[in-house]
Amino acid sequence: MKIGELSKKSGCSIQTIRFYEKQGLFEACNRSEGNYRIYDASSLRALRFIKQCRSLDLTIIEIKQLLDTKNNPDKSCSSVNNLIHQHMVDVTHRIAELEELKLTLSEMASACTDDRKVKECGVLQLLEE
Amino acid sequence: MKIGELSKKSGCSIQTIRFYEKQGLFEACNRSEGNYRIYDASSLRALRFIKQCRSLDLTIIEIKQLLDTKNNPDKSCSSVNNLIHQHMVDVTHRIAELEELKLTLSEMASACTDDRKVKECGVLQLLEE
DNA sequence: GTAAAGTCTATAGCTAGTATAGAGTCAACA
DNA sequence: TGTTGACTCTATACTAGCTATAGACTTTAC
Repeated sequence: MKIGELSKKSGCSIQTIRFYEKQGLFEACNRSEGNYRIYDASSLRALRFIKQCRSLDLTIIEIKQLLDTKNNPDKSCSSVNNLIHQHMVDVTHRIAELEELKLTLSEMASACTDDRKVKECGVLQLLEE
Repeated sequence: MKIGELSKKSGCSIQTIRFYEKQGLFEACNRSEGNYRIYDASSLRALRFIKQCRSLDLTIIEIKQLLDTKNNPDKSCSSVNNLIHQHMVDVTHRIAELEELKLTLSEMASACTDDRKVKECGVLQLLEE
């Protein structure tokens, strides 16, 4: 199949597929006579793996590490588990940050619930502090 | 004062201050004979306002809008309140997304708690799906 | 034969800075 | 007066993960 079909089947845009290839995430494939990229079922599986990882917000470098690990089936998978664990820690931390931000924003919001003039705006006054 | 002093007093790096100026957030100031930027107390106030907004994760464009609004003291401040409100909605939404991600990650993590071989790794198997 | 759809490469843009190179300025000290 | 060091200047490149574009080429359908 050509890149357009792979794009539809995988849900990645054509540019994204080419981008992954350039990043070394996604193997450069065979080309047709007219220099079109030609993919098969295994390309689709590989791309879906990448997409799955991206949906977990893993970085491209992390995904590369995973792919690298996958190529050594007899090695220990502890690096994979560690990566996921560390990622969970990061996400938890980020959530805490955003919760705090949300609190600040709600305090801001309640400083000026009604419609005032700019010079009397409670929000702007808080921002000046 | 020169940019180094402003940087220390504001907590913004020198490059960031120049960056804000280039973005039109922070007024280009007077220059000394030797072409050094010269600031005063009002520059510091303005920069602190920007920093406060950035700590709320407002974008540079949003801050520009706020500054623009501030220059019209007699207009209604509803746009300010709306901006903060919308921002809170966005943050709430993002928290929900991250909570879901966290759940997925924790399911992943529990798929392979022990130290296995790569080909038996529960995490990698889930990622293949 | 030709028009439309698809693909190719290369490049620029997005956010909010950070980091660098290479040059100029300024104050203090010998 | 010379020079050293700290400071500043502009311009440029880089970060992450794409997205969008230009201009050329290939393929398909009628």
